[in-house]
Amino acid sequence: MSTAPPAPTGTPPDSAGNPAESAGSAAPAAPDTPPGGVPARSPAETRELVEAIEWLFFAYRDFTSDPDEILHEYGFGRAHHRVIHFVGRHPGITVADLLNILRITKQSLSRVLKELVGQGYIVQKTGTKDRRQRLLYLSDKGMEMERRLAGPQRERVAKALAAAGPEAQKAWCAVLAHLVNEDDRRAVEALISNGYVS
Amino acid sequence: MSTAPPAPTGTPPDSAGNPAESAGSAAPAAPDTPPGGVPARSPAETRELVEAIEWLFFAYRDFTSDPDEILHEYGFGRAHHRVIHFVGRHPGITVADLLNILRITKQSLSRVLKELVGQGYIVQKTGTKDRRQRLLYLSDKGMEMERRLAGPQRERVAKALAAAGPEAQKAWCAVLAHLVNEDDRRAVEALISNGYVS
DNA sequence: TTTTTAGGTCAGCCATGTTGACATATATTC
DNA sequence: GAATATATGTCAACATGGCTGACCTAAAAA
Repeated sequence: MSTAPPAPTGTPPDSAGNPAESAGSAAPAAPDTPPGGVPARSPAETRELVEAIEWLFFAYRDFTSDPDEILHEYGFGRAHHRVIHFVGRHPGITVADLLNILRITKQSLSRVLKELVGQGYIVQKTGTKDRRQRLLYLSDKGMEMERRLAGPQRERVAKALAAAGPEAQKAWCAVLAHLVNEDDRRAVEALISNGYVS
Repeated sequence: MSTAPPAPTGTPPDSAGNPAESAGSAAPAAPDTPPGGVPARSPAETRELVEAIEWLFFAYRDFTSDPDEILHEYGFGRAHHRVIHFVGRHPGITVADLLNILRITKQSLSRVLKELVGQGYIVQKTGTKDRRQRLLYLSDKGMEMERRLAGPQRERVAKALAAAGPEAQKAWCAVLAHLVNEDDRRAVEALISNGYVS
């Protein structure tokens, strides 16, 4: 939980590969840079981009670590967290909607859902309008777990936003929103702003 | 790859759980809010926090989708991408350093590394200072794959940063940096700024 | 009445993580 | 030089959480 990452091998490659050329010297014309809308970024811009990507990797790695530990106590995994989270945010959500959010298969969700229902963290109620639907809700037990899982994660994000200054939150959300596929962006935005907050 | 997420069930919970109360009505005193340093956030602040967290979830989901598709062509998975990425960024990196970055076990890394070396994407060279070490480099083939994987992901991030305005990049990286465990932050920063850029 | 939809279920596969034990070669230290 | 520590690889076994395909039921919709 606390081993520091290294500062690995500051030494340049002594023979195998010099990754300093980007376009096409001997390389077979990189397939994702067609002669139309080529990026045409400066090395400095490229470096900033790569660094931004790497920060995202490391941030996400640690962002998920808090709930992962708590989930372990319950014998659950990340998949359970996602279900608990979205059921908490959208009480009465249907299985189909949950599938669309999580983008996993019915079987994968079924397995997780069965455990959560079986152990009393989630309750199902038959839909009144459409009696085929099984609307999902957190039980009290489920809400308690949800709070435990959300707590440290919220603290982490709150601290990060605070540390980055008052303007950071808007910018942060704007970038994240534009990382989402354009086709989905509006739907995701609606989804997010429709959710309940515990 | 393009199914839109839903706007699920705007209907409030009709019986099972009303998640509108946060502290402790009937709930058994949520275990992660000790009476000392309680967050004490307003409902509006809490909502913003939750929304920021959810944006991160959706952004990361789509952020990883581009390389995932390409990896599939090669018969590889996300684990291979991570290795290719960090070997590309740190030519001559040792196995131990890679383990520290990825935070996985030697066996998990071994499996992936064996495939990448076996299929000629990564080459190993015995260390000169310490001949026990097996320094890792991308082969030409590996560099080509790395470029293919990095391309769409960089485009996505570049577009998102551009769309969020000129100030966004600094704020974005600042928040991400503060999401990383404090103990590791400086080491990660050093690692990131030491890497090579293709 | 027929068809479509929401959901569940079974069987099996794959990718990627885990632990524990052990082997080998090389560095380091006494 | 001998003992120990380190870098790395390897085997066996297992867990989680994805996946596919096939098939079932009940209820809604046509």
